[in-house]
Amino acid sequence: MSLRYALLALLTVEPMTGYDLAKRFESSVAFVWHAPDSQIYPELRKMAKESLLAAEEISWGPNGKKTRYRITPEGRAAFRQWMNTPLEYSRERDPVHLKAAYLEWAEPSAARQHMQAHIDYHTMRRAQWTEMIAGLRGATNEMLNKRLAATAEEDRRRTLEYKIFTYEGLIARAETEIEWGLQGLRLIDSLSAPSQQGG
Amino acid sequence: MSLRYALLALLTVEPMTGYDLAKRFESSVAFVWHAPDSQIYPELRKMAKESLLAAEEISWGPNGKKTRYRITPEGRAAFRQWMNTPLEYSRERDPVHLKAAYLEWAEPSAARQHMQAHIDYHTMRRAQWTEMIAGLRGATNEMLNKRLAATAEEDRRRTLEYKIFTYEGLIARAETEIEWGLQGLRLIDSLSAPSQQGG
DNA sequence: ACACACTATCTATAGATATAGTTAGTTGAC
DNA sequence: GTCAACTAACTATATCTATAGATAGTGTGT
Repeated sequence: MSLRYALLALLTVEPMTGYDLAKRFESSVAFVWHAPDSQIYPELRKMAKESLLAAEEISWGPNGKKTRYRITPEGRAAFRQWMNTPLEYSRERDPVHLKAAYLEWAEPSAARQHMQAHIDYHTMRRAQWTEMIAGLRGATNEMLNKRLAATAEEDRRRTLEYKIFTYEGLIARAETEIEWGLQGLRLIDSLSAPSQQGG
Repeated sequence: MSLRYALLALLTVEPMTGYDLAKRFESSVAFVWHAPDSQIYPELRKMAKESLLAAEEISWGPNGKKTRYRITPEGRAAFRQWMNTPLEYSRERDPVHLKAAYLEWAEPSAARQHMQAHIDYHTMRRAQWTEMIAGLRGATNEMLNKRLAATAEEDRRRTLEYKIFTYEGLIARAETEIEWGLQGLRLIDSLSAPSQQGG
């Protein structure tokens, strides 16, 4: 259900085509949301029908054309309303911890690989986000600059600070996961060492 | 795709009906997985057809009957194989951080409510898991005791330690989220305080 | 002229998930 | 005896998501 709002969020900065949005979902926003184009195009059409977006056909080369979507005042209102609505914390679906809870079923080598993969994944994420923050602080982030340019001056600081805050939260989470992974590796080693009943 | 393995994990302890499993998914395993009965029953039938489970009709009262599913050797093998297969880290879908990144769109009071709800949610989780660990250490956890009784003696320590490790990871994560939420509250306060440009 | 990478969009299908409601038997309280 | 709460299972529907592939135009290089 949040795909719609992720799209609105991006479109508050500037009008974009489905293709542009799909690309964003592979990069910048990918930190919190991902969606394939096959989900994006239909959703955009639906949102246009509900007049949250205005579609404009623009030509591209001699024969080509594309559809650019622009957020409407209704779209802005819908986004703002979503932003003012409390989130539902419902589903819990965590394959990593599901596996971790039954790690005694895995070969020690496979168990180590799980933990190492977890560490690697979150190390990679942490690096991405650290870079993102650097981009925000150094004002080299293109998307953010466009956003700030379209933001009333008195709101710019908040806009920037909340984004940094978000990335910092993600970095903190990644670090917690890395630490847990390292703990896991130590635990696996200690449990698979040949007989250490003594204590 | 992991629903199947969550079910297998539970059924390695003892045979259960769909109803039993659905109840577990509302409580004990709910920490990592949730699924409604409308998803569980069809999946059980499917797994029985693939002979990962054996279904046995048992009567209940004078006219009633129910189906109890028992994991088969093939089921155990499938579960073990899953446990030895690396996890895919793919989708990223995080409505909380999506909202956080655009918090300047929310009323300060709504922004505070988001953060407070985040803190409350993870505080509740942390309490649950702390209790779980106490149950594991004190051997008062019924499910675990059954599991340990069905586990070869040399594997018992691993079985216990991995579960504690899993809950500790979830506690650590909850604490990171709580800390982030508190930071968020402070940030909102500082940003919505009437004009503090100086510094 | 052709190959190639890229932009742009759409369709189909399968599977996962959420929400809701239906049917029917059991058990225990009043 | 009948009501309520619980146990047991199923069905329907809608939406969400993933994967794959189809179609077609653009722009660049050779």
